[in-house]
Amino acid sequence: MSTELDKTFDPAEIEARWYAHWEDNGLFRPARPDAEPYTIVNPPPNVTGSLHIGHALDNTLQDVMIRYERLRGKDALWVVGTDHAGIATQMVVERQLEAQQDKRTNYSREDFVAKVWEWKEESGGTITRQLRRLGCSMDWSREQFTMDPHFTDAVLKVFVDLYNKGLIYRDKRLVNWDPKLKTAISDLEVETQDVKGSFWHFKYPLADGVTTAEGKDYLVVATTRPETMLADMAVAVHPDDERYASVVGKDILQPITGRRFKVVADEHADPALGSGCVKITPGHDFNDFEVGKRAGFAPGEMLNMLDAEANVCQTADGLVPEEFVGLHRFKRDGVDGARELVVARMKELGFLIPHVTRDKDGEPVEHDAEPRTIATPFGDRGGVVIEPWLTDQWYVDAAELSKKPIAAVKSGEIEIVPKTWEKTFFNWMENIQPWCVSRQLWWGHRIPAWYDVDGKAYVAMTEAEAQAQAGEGVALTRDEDVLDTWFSSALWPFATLGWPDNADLLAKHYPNNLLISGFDILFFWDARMMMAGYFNTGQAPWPKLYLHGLVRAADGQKMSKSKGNVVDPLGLIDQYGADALRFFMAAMESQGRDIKMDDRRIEGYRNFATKLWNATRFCQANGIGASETLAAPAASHAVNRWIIGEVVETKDALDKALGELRFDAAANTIYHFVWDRFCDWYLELIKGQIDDETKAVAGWVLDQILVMLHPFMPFITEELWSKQGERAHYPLITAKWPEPGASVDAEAKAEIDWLIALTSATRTAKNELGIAPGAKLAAFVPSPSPLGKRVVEANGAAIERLARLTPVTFGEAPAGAAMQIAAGEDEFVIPLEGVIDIEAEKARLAKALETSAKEAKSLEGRLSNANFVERAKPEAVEKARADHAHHVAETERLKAALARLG
RNA sequence: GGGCGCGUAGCUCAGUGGUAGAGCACACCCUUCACACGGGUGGGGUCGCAAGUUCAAUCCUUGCCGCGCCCA
Repeated sequence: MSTELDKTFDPAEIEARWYAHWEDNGLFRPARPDAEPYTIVNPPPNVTGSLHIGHALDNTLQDVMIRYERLRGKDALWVVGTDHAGIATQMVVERQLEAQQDKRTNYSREDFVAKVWEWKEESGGTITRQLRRLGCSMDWSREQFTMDPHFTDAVLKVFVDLYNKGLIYRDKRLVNWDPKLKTAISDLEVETQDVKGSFWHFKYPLADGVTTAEGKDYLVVATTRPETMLADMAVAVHPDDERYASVVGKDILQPITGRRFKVVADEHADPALGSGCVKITPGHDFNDFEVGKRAGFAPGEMLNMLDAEANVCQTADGLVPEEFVGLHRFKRDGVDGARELVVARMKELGFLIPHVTRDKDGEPVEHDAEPRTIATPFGDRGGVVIEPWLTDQWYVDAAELSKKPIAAVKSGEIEIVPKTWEKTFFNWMENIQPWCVSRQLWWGHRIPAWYDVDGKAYVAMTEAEAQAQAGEGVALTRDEDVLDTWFSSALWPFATLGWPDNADLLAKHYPNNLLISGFDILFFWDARMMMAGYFNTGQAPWPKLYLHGLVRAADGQKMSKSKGNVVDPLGLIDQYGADALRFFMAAMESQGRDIKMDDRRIEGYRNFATKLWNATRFCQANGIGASETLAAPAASHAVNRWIIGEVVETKDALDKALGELRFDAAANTIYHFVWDRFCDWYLELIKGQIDDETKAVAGWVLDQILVMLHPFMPFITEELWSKQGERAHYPLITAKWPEPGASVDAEAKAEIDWLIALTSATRTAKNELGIAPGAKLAAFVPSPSPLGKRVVEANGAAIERLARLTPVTFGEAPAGAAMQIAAGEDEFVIPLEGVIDIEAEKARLAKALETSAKEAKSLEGRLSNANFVERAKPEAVEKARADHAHHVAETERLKAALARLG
């Protein structure tokens, strides 16, 4: 029973209706207890997030795979949920408070966290609603959140387990400190940017009348961060640098602080750079920290001159002059900071060495500093310059945890697609640094560590357990810090499945089958999932990792809010429909390349959807409805046998492409089948002769199209599927992937290919000779091949309608002007006495002759090359011979045709 | 400095050791009874440059030029 389709289709209406139907009926995860599982976990978007174009790509690819595997009968589970996104979420709520002249510290920690939860309940679901607009078929019934109770338990357990195995530890060392957000962040959250800065040179006077080999009573040091001299603890020179050998071990007297410190020998100092002397500030520079340690300073002894907001504070030795205390590290909001004051004081004291340039007259001009481009670290969230700061933080022994993932990728146990990312992966993993996981925030998983009054840590799942470790009566205070968000999201592949408790679900869906993510989170998330997976479960989280690129603006620029070139996927869905946007994403996703936005292309895929819609309308108008069998119907007509074979080939190509995660190849395969085969030829060929067999075959083919296209265009296909017949209990989303039970019929294929060749050749010739395309012409076939004879006899009506040749007579054409065309090996002579310009036809044939003769000659040249015939692959030689024969014959035919025209 | 990738038709992109394809754009034709978000036909590329390997290179190797990304 078919329901008549409207003349045009309205994506918005269809999308809303079908999504609700699928979700309300539990169709995203139908009960299939005995089916083979197929599992993907969705990269959890930030709970603060909204859908951007990158999500549209990422989720389209995942949905294609999930829908495909669901259609193939698997128990397809797409785990979905959101990430609590520590810093981002806390910032959102803090900004809300700010807007009301309020602030976080006006509240207790508990009350503030309660406010964040409140915000999450009210506003945290934006992105999950938007994912539905894209048609994503996730299992919403099991929606997860990284701060769900069971997830939190998992996080704490992992922390405790790591601690007990010595893989997580507390350490005092330099961290990347964000003075705006007042928290430590990991290496990955630091973005290095080149900024314009200055390079100052200073004299550091030697104490006690010591002089260098050159007789100077000072050393020259240079820095881009002069403010740090308030905490300088040494000057380093290279041990082999003879210029300074005599001053190693002697003292420097720092002019501003009056601090005395040693000249030390350390290989960090490069004799070739500047003076060869480097000032050392162990508490505020990563390199200097290492030099400081080698010089014998324990981290606890290293001087700190900045507070959490990067304002100057007094150092432990009390030598920072009062006028500096409280200043910001450098100029901010137009107000000079410690940097500017240090430079001014050094200059006044005569210890600044000016940078000298020449003006246009060659006269020397003095500047305080040399301009320089400086690679500067910025926090990716706060956007301010990161300060290396000496604090106690928790570190994960990433080097140890990375061993199994590295081995897994090397052995192929985990496959990274495209493979080219493996090098990047190894490069990072093999040089991995301890991972700082503590964050000075309130929102997140609080670190399960308790301290006694001596600062000894007790790590346990609960305070009671910690108390038991510490002993009764020992006063404990809990660590104030929370864990890096990525520490918890690393557990996503198994904690979302109930680990460590839900053994059944885990056994079925862990390891997952595939992970799809952008390459930008390869280290942040993918690699850490591998580490967490192996540590906690002993298994890889998934055997295959697919990395896709970025979606860029139409001009190739990276999209960003500040550039104002972000494209809203929801706007594109409104404009073209979700199906068109999805198809675009899939069709453009070739492995290893970014995708540039191209609205015209999305429009093209919208047109494709319309084409299919109208093809279905045609079918319905001709009594072609839903198929009744999964297998191809029996067929006797060549055109039907042919199209069944085309379905078989399309299905095979699609399986191959999706098996290899070639989304572009998959999308193009189904696109071309629908448009170029089914619409352009099959429907045209059957027009006017739609008998019962053809109705059955056409209905079946259309159904196969709807199934095969469904992973890419779920909405329109589901709509058409339902409109093709009464299938209330058999929606497309849970239909069956094609099982044609048929193979390519070589005879039918040859016949239809011949028919298509004849039609195309006729159209081309008519077009070139300026004959009205609709004109019906009589044709003669002087010496028909068995194939040609058979096709003409069986397809007279189609030849009349498409090639517009009628009648077709086997035998010599009457003498006179005629155009001549070829279909396969058959020659058609079409008398056109008085209709065409003989010269035009001669010119057309001459051009074709020239082309063919040129080809023949080129092939002849190759074949006469003994080296080619002897050394080339036999297939190549064979093909060259066949092509040569064809072109020779064609040449002969065209010569004869020309001769006939005189 | 180290690593990776890209440079193919006007644009956006596939692709293969045997002299190249798609979508859009372009030109011409078509009010053909599913579709003008359509149909038909066609033009257009020394596959960044140079050398090498090979019977044969756009595809392999090396160098160079240009563009981008990541890491230090």
